[in-house]
Amino acid sequence: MDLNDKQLEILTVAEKLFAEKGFDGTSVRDISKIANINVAMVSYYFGSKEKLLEQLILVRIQDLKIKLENLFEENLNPFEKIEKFIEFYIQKVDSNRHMYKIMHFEISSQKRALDMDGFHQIKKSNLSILTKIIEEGQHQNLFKKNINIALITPTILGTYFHFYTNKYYFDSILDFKTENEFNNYIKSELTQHIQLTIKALLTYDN
Amino acid sequence: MDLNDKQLEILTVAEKLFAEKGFDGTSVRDISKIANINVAMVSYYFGSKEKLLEQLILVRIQDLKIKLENLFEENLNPFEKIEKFIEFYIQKVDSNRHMYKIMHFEISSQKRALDMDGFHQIKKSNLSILTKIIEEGQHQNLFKKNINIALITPTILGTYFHFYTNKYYFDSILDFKTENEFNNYIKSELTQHIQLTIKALLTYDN
DNA sequence: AAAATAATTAAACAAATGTTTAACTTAAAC
DNA sequence: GTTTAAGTTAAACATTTGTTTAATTATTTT
Repeated sequence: MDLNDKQLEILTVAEKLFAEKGFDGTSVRDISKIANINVAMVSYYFGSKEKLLEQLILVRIQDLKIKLENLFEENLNPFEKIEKFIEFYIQKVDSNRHMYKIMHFEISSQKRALDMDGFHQIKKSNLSILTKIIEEGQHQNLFKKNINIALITPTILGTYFHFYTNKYYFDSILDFKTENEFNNYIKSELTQHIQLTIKALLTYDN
Repeated sequence: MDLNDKQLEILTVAEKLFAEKGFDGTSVRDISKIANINVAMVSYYFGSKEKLLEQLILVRIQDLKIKLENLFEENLNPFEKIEKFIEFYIQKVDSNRHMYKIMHFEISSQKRALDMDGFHQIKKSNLSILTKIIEEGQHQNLFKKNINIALITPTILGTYFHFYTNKYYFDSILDFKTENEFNNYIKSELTQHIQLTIKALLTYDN
């Protein structure tokens, strides 16, 4: 899997279009036009449109393998670890918006049978890191005992995705005027909101 | 807008397929085959495939207009109101899974220019009800003061959607064996998790 | 019962789709 | 400098797509 510049360019263009219009909503000609290549090049380099998608997933999966492990080693208290975990997680997902958008559509779609093992593995790996942090906090009596750890990630990522997916709605109610305002809001307020939410949940006694 | 049984049947079949394979991933012939009608009937009744989608959204929007207003009137304390709000909200969204799936794809897609005003209006209406409940809780000094209310909904719906979207992942890590186990988990554990999360967030002092 | 409207059909249509071909150009290897 | 391989192209290919047509059947209205 060593791709040349032109192949990477095609992947990048395809990624953007797939995220914006969906895989089925994007034609090979759409891709070739924007990437400034001949239609045949997609077949030539990747075999088919579907194999292009598979290759794209394979390549991007590498980027997603966040090194969160070392976070656990650092000399931070459980609250700080949770904060950093969320900050890094959101940042990583946010900088891979397009890929996550595609994956989440494809993962819930019954059209194509794609290999999502890599994606699931990453999720499981991140879940086990989160589990360690939370258990540490529980041993120190900082977090409450009965926590459904499996549902923490849906709240972290779900909140982010729902915000990102409904961009136009939030543009309107939060009065964003530029792309940058929206992006900055994710980096600051939204990330803080999620950190606060999870910290609250981990300590809340009902 | 008074549709006969056959038209409603077409809409239902289309809704399921659009949710499963996406609008562009579903052909008019796919729909007609499953609905047991001639291909021409879609054009005959709806004009075009795209108008079929518009009609579908228009019709389903009606269902989504939840009457949550009366909830505010009921003689419940703010905590109970929040709990009920979330329970009803999730229940409503869950029973309209297909439509929400379609809407959330289309709303973030740059393919079709659909009128999402109805959808946005519903969200705004629900947001104002939630705002009232929270403000009531704040006046009674039950909830903390600085709450970013606009981000509560992303956490409620986002958590739900992320769980639903990643069904197969959660089937595997939570060991669901039947469709029913998954659905029951949403109704009980997931709903509770969301209720707990929001209550925690509303009371957490950082 | 006749006339008029609505529903349904198979076939045809043009346009768009993913993919392949065969010719040509550029770059690399010898 | 010739040969070989890789890259690039326009055109053609077979399917699939959404939609329309024109004929037929079913239903409703008069």
